[in-house]
Amino acid sequence: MNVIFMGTPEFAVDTLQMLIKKHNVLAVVTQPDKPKGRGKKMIPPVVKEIALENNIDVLQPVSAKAPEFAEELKKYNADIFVVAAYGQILPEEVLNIPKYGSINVHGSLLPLYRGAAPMQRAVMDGCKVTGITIMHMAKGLDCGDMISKREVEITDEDTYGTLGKKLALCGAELLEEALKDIENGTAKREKQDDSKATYAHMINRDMTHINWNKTAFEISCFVRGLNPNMGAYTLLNGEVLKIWKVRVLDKEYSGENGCICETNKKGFIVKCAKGSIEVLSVQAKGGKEMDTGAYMRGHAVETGTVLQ
RNA sequence: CGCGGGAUAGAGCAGUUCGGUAGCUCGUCGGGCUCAUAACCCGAAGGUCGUUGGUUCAAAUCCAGCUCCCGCAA
Repeated sequence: MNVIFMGTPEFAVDTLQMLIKKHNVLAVVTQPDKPKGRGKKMIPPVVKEIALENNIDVLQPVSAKAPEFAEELKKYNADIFVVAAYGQILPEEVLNIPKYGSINVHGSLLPLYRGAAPMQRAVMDGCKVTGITIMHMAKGLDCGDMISKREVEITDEDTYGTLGKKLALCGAELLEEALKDIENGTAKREKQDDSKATYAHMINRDMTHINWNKTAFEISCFVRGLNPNMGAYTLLNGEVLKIWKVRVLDKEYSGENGCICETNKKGFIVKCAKGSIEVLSVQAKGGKEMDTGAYMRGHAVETGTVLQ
């Protein structure tokens, strides 16, 4: 089919590559280059790089609501629009341009986790399973009719990073099948049960502060859901310390939650509401991520200190 | 020119204020002790102090440029 692809981050890459291989990608729509990181270097989205490598037109509208953008898209005469983590709300007028409409690859089992951060939230909430949903796009946040779904397991080792990779691959596969079905006219169309919808709101910095009054398992999920993006943090002697990797221990200690109860060569152990957490990998201000043992060689970590 | 932190042995850090013999905690290697050990004891190797230039009798330290890394903010 002749498709226009819309997507921006890493999650969209596998889907785009599948489309390039199996279909005719007329154009790629992605977010504008943005000044990212320090300085003010303009960093293009990953998806743009791939499009350029394959000599595909790239469109980067500042606002997808601009009438000119819709006009531009019409010129391509695409059969379908495929959207995967594009990052902008598309107006209905745009969604309805192609004859098959627009479909979305979403990183959750809808109607659960509608919204911006479904994969992070699924890990942070300790879900055992999540998945991919391919859906028709309609007005409203991720509430269109569903074409297909596939479950993906979340293990206790999964991070946002590892889960995101699994889901991206799964999304590409599922989309491939969905496109076939659409072409053959055999695609299903199932309404979402809006009463069961939950929302995965965007994550900002303030929400990444670890609450040691939660259980060890909950904290582990929290840390994994924020790895490798952003990272969870705590305060050690008033300084920000990012925590990248932890292990849940059943061992119970007495004292305040957040208290460093034990130190050894590999790391230190923190008391939680239920069980305790061994901190395995940290990042101090100004530094890189390192294993906790290395960190402790150069910094004093005293037993009895309370993390906040 | 968004704000700030940083680069010193294989790792993590101190030393820079006020220039004067390169340090700490680990790791590695050798030896010892031990039923045994990631424990303990003794010893050794390992650094042109990110890079270029300047000031000086003398620079990790003071001055200027450059490169790379990181946090915040977007």
